[in-house]
Amino acid sequence: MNKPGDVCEIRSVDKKKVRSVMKSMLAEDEAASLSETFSVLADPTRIRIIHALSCAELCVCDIAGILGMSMSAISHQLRILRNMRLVKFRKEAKMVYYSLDDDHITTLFNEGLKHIRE
Amino acid sequence: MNKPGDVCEIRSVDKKKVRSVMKSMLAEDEAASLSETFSVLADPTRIRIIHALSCAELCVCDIAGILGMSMSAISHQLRILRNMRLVKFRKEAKMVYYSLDDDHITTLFNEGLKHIRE
DNA sequence: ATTATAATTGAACATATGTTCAACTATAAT
DNA sequence: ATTATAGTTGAACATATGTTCAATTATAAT
Repeated sequence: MNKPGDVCEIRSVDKKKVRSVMKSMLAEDEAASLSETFSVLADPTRIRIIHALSCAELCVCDIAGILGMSMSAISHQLRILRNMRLVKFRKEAKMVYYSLDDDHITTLFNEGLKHIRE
Repeated sequence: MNKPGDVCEIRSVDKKKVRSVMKSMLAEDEAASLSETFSVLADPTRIRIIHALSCAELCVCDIAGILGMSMSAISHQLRILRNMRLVKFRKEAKMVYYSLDDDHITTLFNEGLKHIRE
């Protein structure tokens, strides 16, 4: 936390402004869950998995093939996406087929894509 | 990369599907810059800084006060936001005033907020 | 000139994160 | 029953990331 000399003394040139900002400030837990949401999209492998699944339902093996990565690495990432409820899956024989399960994230994804493409 | 035993042999139950996904697949560098964009928003401190700046232009000292963190920690994060062109600043006497400088990120931010609030 | 203060910076440190490796489970085929 | 294979998992490892601490810069006041 702060030590005395660490914080400027002039503090809030415009106290009214600072007070108003503090009043409408995001709650700690809201900031945490918001950043957590963005964290899911903050990895290139997960981005590529999500993009692949936005094209088609796929088994782990095929995702690994498409991305040129090991099945283990993909499976670990799918677990994260599963925990965050971004993907759903169905089992068929030995295979597990994954597909997207969250429209909001897809919206965020496309919004981000728009951002970097212009 | 892959080792022989690491990749399933059945590979692409539906080869046509796999081929079509691979064709429309995100380029590596696009996936990288997309995940990098989301990475900026993947930290609670930066989220709170951005939110504070969406309310008002603020000096480093006041941001630190509002978030209850050291000026050094805030300054380090502001450097990241500066490098990603998300914030701009102006100097006035000893103070440096920061404000938001990227509408796209604000859109992403609000889209994310909408997502966690419902 | 000296002192005080807002802000930045680099190094150190602890923690988080992603991939690999090896072991394991579950299903299917022989 | 045995063997093969799709998928999962935990441990190990390397790398990335965020905060602290101490030192430094730049501006203002005395």
